[in-house]
Amino acid sequence: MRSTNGGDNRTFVSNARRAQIVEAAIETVAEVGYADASLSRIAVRLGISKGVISYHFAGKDDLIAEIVSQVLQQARAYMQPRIEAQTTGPQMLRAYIESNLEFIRDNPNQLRAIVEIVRATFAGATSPFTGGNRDVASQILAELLTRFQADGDFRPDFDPKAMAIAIRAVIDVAPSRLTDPEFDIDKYAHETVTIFHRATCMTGA
Amino acid sequence: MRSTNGGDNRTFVSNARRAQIVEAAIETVAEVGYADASLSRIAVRLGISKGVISYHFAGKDDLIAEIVSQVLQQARAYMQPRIEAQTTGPQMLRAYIESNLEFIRDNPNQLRAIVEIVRATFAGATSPFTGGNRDVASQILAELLTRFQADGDFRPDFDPKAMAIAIRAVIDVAPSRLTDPEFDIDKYAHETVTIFHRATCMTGA
Amino acid sequence: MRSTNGGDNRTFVSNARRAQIVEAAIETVAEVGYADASLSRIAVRLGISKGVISYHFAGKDDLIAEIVSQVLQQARAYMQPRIEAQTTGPQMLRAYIESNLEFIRDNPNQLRAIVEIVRATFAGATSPFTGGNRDVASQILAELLTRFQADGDFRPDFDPKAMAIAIRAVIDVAPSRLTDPEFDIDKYAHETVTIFHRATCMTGA
Amino acid sequence: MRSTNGGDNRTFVSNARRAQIVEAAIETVAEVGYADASLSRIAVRLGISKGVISYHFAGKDDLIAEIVSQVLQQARAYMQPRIEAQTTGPQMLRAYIESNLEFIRDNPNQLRAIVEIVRATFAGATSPFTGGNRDVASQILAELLTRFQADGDFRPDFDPKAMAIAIRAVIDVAPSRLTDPEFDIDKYAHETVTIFHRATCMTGA
DNA sequence: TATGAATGAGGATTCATTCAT
DNA sequence: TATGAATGAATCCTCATTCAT
Repeated sequence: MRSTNGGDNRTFVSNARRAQIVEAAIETVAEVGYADASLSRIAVRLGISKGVISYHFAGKDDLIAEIVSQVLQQARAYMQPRIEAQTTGPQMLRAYIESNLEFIRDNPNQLRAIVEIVRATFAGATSPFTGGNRDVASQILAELLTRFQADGDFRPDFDPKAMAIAIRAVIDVAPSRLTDPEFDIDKYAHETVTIFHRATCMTGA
Repeated sequence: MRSTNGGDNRTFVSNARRAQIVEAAIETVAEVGYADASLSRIAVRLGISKGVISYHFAGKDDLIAEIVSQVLQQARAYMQPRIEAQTTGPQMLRAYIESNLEFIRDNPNQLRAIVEIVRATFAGATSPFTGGNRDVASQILAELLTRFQADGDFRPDFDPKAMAIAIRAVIDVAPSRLTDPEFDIDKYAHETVTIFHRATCMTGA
Repeated sequence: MRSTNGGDNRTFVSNARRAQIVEAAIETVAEVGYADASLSRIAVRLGISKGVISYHFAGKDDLIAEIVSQVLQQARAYMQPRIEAQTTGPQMLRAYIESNLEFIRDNPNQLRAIVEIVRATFAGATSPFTGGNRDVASQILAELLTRFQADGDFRPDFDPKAMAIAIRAVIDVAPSRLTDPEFDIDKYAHETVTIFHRATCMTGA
Repeated sequence: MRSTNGGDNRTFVSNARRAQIVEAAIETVAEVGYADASLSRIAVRLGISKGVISYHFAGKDDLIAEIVSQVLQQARAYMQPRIEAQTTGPQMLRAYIESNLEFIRDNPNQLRAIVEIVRATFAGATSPFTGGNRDVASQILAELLTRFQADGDFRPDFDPKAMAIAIRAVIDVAPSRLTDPEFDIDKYAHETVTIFHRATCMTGA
């Protein structure tokens, strides 16, 4: 109907506001946690009225869903090509870990927010936003591991599912560590690559 | 007035009630998540009045702190002797991982509750309850690794702090995985031991 | 600025828009009730912006008042000639009841909307829109009954005011009954005519 | 578990408060209408905090449902014996109309509130509280008319369903008329009895 | 004329906490 | 010790209205 703004019928101004709100929401969640990230708090951070958020988003759930979808999309856009450019299992695994942690390093708030949301949301039983996203992430990784293991790129004696969970755990903890000034994420990335290289590949480092 | 000391001027009955409440709180947090674990819900689970909790605990924070302290103490009581019984670095590390995951396996609610609380609480930056407890846990582990590394039990080329964070991440993710019926925590423990054995020890498995 | 006069300094287009909005408002009120008939909902039904309504009407009250006035005017236009064409009391009464219920039958939404508005509006004590309109209706009817009673067309032993209230009650309930598929308004009209014929006229049916 | 307070486990004080709140709610609804009868308004009328209502009732719906159930029960208690004491159709009908209007006369607020709630609630499509109560009322009356018509107590040439709707309409309009100081409900009752006697019985008055 | 944007008040509800009994 | 009662703040949400463009 409208312009080339992504196929939806929103105004330029509206999209800008939405982006602004999403950004403030991400920062707020990253800063004070999901539970305390009220619409009121987000509005105050922006210096706008609470109602503005309600005007641009159908509700809090809608806003949160937008955060999740947006960050996941950015993450995918960054990591996917880097991972798929690799041909061997070990290369793929290194690219996977490194691109994940690089993206976390460069987008700390986004990631902290996502982790907050996923965890807070998983808490009960079901996850309205992510559709069980963390599972999805480790499942995809498990499938990659399985494939290269079948190819003989990886040692045959590890369980891909368990390994995938472990790898994701090591990655997913990084966002919350970033607040610690002593935490060196690049060193951590290097260490993580080494750990899982040794854990999955035939010969030691 | 109730004093907030630990110096136990409490009666037997009072302590029993406190324990009962802590137990119900743990189950509630484990079940519905920290955000939805209201005092009301906890009281309903026990079939008592909401006021009872307020009577026995200075506030919600006090109750939560009690959960944390109690579970951590139980965990320590279970794991510490098993870890300290070992003499070599590799044995220690194996005992560390195994005792952690065994305790998690045998006390899923406690652990899920703790993880929930730590998450919801760490969210901001400071942790009122744990005193930065997760840090404490990985710091202690880092110190152990450092010591045995100096003894020559471990390879010299890994960073103990980063390794400790990774190990704790892999352990700490287990409680939330336990709800997945396909998740085999014993196999996961075995896999974890292998991963970090290869990562830290001179010769491969 | 829009003047609140009825003295029509409005353009053709403006009047068309107003009519369109009034129509949509009637349908909305009839469908979801007065309480849920928000300007937003009305605007959505028309596929226009909420602001348009605010532009054409001084406020929600103004729009509602317009509905009332418009429907009442249509109703008068339909019924008045039919009623005034009669010369005797019994004929008049029959025409009154029948033309009322015919108009309701042929304009169910309009009438349902009016009834909704009058109800929601009368609620307190004063009626901003109708100027006590239901009273007006039954007062007019009471005067008609009084006149023909004085002429000897009706039995002398009923109270015109009470009778008028009863007749209007039986008529006014029809709109809300129309949603019931089993409700046969023509049969109901016939029955109503009979009831009040017997109640007011000298000889039985 | 508790005492003989009706079989539920509420305190004496609690029941008193609930009654107080229900009473205030009835008055509020009767006075300002259903739409404007907010919990806040009800609380203000009682000089209590809004939260008190939430404490004693599960929600607004619960409070409203309590009003409906309570008033309907009182109404039944008053009218049922008076109606069932009659043996012939005409007597029954007179008792029905008179007891209805007497109860309305003696409990104007209750009835105005009920009428408000039923109408506001019927508005959309479904009635959460009454289970389609107005229909129920006229259905019951229609059944009574049908039975006595079959017995030959009433003339055979009227439709019981339509007649029932008309009778209920004439009764149900009374509560809202009561605010008019010129409205004489006793005279209205007498007139109504006469109208429907003539409409249903063999011989005129 | 029309629109989207923004506002602020008010609604119901949940919650931790306090207090008298 | 324990309970029920009450409070007031905070949450999300809806709405009529206003305003610049």
